[in-house]
Parts: sequence; structure tokens; C-alpha cells
Amino acid sequence: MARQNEGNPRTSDKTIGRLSLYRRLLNVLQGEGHRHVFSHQLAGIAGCTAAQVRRDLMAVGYSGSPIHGYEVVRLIESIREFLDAPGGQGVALVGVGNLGKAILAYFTGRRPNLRIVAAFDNDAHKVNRVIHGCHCHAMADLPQVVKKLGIRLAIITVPANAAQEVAEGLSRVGVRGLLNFAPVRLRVPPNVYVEDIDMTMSLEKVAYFARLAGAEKEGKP
Amino acid sequence: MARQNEGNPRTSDKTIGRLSLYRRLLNVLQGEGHRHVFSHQLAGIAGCTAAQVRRDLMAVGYSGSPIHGYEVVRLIESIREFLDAPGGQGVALVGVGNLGKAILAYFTGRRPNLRIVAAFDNDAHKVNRVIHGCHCHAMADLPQVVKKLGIRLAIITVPANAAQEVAEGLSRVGVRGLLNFAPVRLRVPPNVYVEDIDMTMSLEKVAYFARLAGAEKEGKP
DNA sequence: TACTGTTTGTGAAAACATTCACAGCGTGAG
DNA sequence: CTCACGCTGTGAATGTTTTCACAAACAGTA
Ligand SMILES: NC(=O)c1ccc[n+]([C@@H]2O[C@H](COP(=O)([O-])OP(=O)(O)OC[C@H]3O[C@@H](n4cnc5c(N)ncnc54)[C@H](O)[C@@H]3O)[C@@H](O)[C@H]2O)c1
Ligand SMILES: NC(=O)c1ccc[n+]([C@@H]2O[C@H](COP(=O)([O-])OP(=O)(O)OC[C@H]3O[C@@H](n4cnc5c(N)ncnc54)[C@H](O)[C@@H]3O)[C@@H](O)[C@H]2O)c1
Repeated sequence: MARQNEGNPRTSDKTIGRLSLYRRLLNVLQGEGHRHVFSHQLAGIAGCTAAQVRRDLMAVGYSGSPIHGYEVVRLIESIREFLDAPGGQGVALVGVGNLGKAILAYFTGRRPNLRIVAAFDNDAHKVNRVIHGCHCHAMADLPQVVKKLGIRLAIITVPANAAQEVAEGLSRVGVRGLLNFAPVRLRVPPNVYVEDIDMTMSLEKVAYFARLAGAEKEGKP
Repeated sequence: MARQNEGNPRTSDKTIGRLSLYRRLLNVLQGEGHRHVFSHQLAGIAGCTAAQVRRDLMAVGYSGSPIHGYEVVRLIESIREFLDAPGGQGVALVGVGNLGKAILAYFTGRRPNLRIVAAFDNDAHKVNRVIHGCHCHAMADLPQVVKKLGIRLAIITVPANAAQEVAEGLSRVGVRGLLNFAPVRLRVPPNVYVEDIDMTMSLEKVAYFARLAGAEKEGKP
């Protein structure tokens, strides 16, 4: 089936994000009973242009038909093949505080491909308890648990001043991708990918552009 | 002082985000007693290039000295003038669930310029209670509370199927900026700015690029 | 004074991302 | 059958963001 193009110009960050979005939208469409979808329909619900959708889909190597558009099931499958690791990947969460707990609650029993399989904290009150269906380990056990479960991805929700240290510990035991919520720029080896979610920054962006939209002209840039 | 350039080519999204980041880093530097900073130093801790920093700073209209670099205090002040609304802005949070509570806990008593001044939920158990220092109102009171407090920004942390309705309600009563955590593309009037934080998408991005970094070469693109 | 070393601000180039626009194709109408 | 239609996939054009590279400024040094 869908052959992911090989010696290609590295698929961009933005495209990967949108593929993830398309997949979610396609799942909704599938649930509503749609068998086929056209690029302009997907674009409409994704909030981008039809050309953008088609360009992004080039990366996954599944071609639609000019007559029926894309077959929903097959497109979902092709995106899955392109994005997901075969067999799924376990994720660790470090820092079971307010945010960490919310994330555990949210991801528990959700996407079967990416599931949080272990939590870690240095607070004795949390260690060895099951929180939202996930066992919380002591930090000292991190190396062995990560190795045992073959974990290569982690979510960091510890306070800012602990994040660098945690990131280093994770990198050292073979974790290759970090989703970081701490408002700190992590320094990691070049073979570790870091994605930051910085709520304060996002909120300030909203404040700035909302002010522009109110005071000057209008619209989202 | 620092004159924000006026008839300028609309400052980009990305630049605004980085200015917010620079400001936070500068506050740390100031706390450590630094008086001056060079673009390459700021770049080092921000994780970008010196040229990028200088280019971004052009937007705020504060010039550094080739000898001492940028004066930390004055640069913070210039960024503040450029980004922030004078007098600060109140923010509403709608949906006091797991994530909403974590966010309330985090932002309470934090940045004085952007503070959460009201929370809303439709769950009778939460209405009229004070949660992490913030009063939770009924949804029915949203219009009057928003008007009374002059709220123009909101954070949406309701379930996906309620998000569109909530966004419309907020737009209708004059809110101009939304920070949306629900995994849904909101349709709002063109004078409302929406910023999405989509954790699932971010995590899938991490998974994809971590896999590349592991399997192929290395490094964060 | 003249020279060195360092940094800023910014035009110009390069890299990257999005959109345009159209050939090609299969379908269904006539 | 022939034609017109509407869509895909993609080369080329356009738009945006980042990086390069250098003139200008000036403290320190001798
Ligand atoms: N809560 C939010 O909405 C929010 C918003 C933006 C950013 N953040 C960031 O997310 C992070 C977590 O926020 P939070 O509100 O959940 O904080 P929190 O204090 O509620 O939770 C932090 C958790 O990390 C644990 N921890 C502390 N040091 C540790 C270490 N060295 N190793 C392992 N665990 C450790 C603590 O025991 C605690 O359980 C912070 O960096 C914060 O800046 C949170
Ligand atoms: N928790 C997470 O880590 C996480 C991660 C990614 C995305 N999200 C998204 O964030 C949103 C909130 O997640 P959560 O885990 O806090 O969910 P939650 O169920 O814990 O909280 C939702 C809250 O919204 C309230 N609510 C429901 N319908 C409402 C309405 N019409 N008007 C006002 N309030 C209403 C509920 O009473 C509840 O308090 C969801 O859209 C979820 O998809 C959450």
C-alpha cells in the first residue's frame, strides 16, 4: 500500500502537524459515515487551503481519485503508516503535579498508538501510587523502567528549575523525543528532538493580536 | 522612549512569540544581576541565532549599543511597551476541569499584565465556588461578567464538543482573543484571533521526529 | 593620533512554505 | 461517440522567514 516516499526532502514540521490534524478530522468524518472526501472539504474543516491539503498529502504517498477524492479509510491508514511507529510507542510523563495529572487523565485510554505507560515524580507522596491509571515511579527508578519498557518519548511537566536536569536524565537513558511544558529552553544532545508548549508565550501572542484586531483593522494574520 | 514603529509591515506571529520568550529570559538575566546583554548571548539561551534576535528586536524599536549591547532593564521595558496593553488585561477561563484547574493554579498571582480574573463552568458543583483564588461563575452570567470586567481574552478548556458553542458565546460578548485547548478548529468572526494549543498534535510531532532522529541521522530540523 | 577588535542594524540573499494554475484523467450527459 | 466538468498531483510563482555579510560606531590600546 501507500508507499512513503524515501529519498525525499525532509517532510517539514508544519506538514507533520497538519497530517496529525487531518487524521483526527478524518476519524470524525469516518464516524459520521463519510466514505470519501475531497481536498477542499478537508481544507474547509482544517482551516487551510485545498492546495495545502494536497501538498501535505504528497508526503504520505497515497493518491486520491479525481472523481471520488480520497477514500477516508485508506487515507487514515496511509497517514497512520507514515506517522506512527509500528506497534505503538510508550511515553513517560515526568512531574505528576497539577498539569501532569491533567495530562495523565486526558491521555489515559486514549490513542492506542501513543500511550503514557509510566509516570515519575520525586515527591514521596506520589511515588508508588497509581494516578489516573498510571503507576508513578520514583526518579531513581527512571533508568530501569525506561529501559524495561523501551520508552523513547517523554513529557516533561516538572517546575522550570528542574526541567534541564530531568531532560538530561532522560536523554542519557535513550529517550529521543521530549514534549516540554516547562518555560525553559532545554539543552539536549542533537539526536533528541524537543517540542515546547509554552502557554505563557501563547497567551501573550493572543493578547497582542487580539489588541491589534480590536484597535486597528481586523482578522487573524 | 522606545518608539514602536508605526506604518510597518505587520510584525509576524513568530516574532511576537520570540519577543515574549526574550522578555522572560531577560527577566531571569536581570534577576542574576546582569546589566547588559549582547544579541549572541540572548540567542544562546533562547536557542536561535544572533541575527534572529537583532531582527526581532527591530520591531520593538529599541536600539542597543555596539559596545555594551542591550541594556537589560530598558530592553525589558521596550518589549513591555510593545507587547502589553497599558494597564493590563483580564482573562476569562471557560471550563474548570482537570486542565482548567491546572491553568488557574499556574496563572494565579503570576504575570500582573495578564491575569485570569474570572472562571466559568456549567457544572453546578463548580459554580459559585472559588477555585485556586478565582471565582467560578455560571455560564449564564458570562455576558454580564465579561462586560463588567472588560474582558477581551479567554482561555477555552471545555470538552471538544462544547468548544465551538463557547467560542461563539465569547465572540458575541466582545472577546477578541482565544487560547483554545480543545482539539477542534474554531470558526469565529474575522476580528477574533484564535491560538490553538493541541497537545495531541504536538506529541505526534515529537513521536515522528524522534523516530527520524533515532532511525536515520540525527538532530532537530 | 591611528589601529584593532567587537557588536549593532539592516539590505540582500537564501531557505523555506504556501498558493497558483494547469495538464491529465475518468465520469456522466447528451 | 464526444464533450464538458471537476478533481488530483505537481511545476512554477509568489510570499514569508531566516541567515548572511558588511558599513558604521566606538572603547581600548599604544
Ligand atoms: N499548570 C499549568 O497550567 C502550567 C502552565 C504553563 C506552564 N506550566 C509548567 O509546567 C510545569 C508543571 O506545572 P504544574 O502546575 O504541574 O506544577 P506542580 O508544582 O503542580 O507540579 C510539579 C511536579 O513535579 C514534581 N517535581 C518537582 N521536581 C522534580 C524533579 N526534580 N523530578 C521529578 N519530579 C519533580 C513535583 O513533585 C510536582 O509533582 C512547570 O514547569 C510549569 O511552569 C504549567
Ligand atoms: N487535560 C489535558 O491534559 C488535555 C490535553 C489535551 C487537550 N485537552 C482538551 O482540553 C479540554 C479540557 O480537558 P479536561 O481534561 O480539563 O476536561 P474535563 O472534562 O476535566 O473538563 C471540562 C470542564 O468543562 C466543563 N464544561 C463542559 N461543557 C461545558 C460548557 N458547555 N460550558 C462550560 N463548561 C463546560 C465541565 O463541567 C468540566 O469542568 C478538552 O477539550 C480536551 O480535549 C485536555
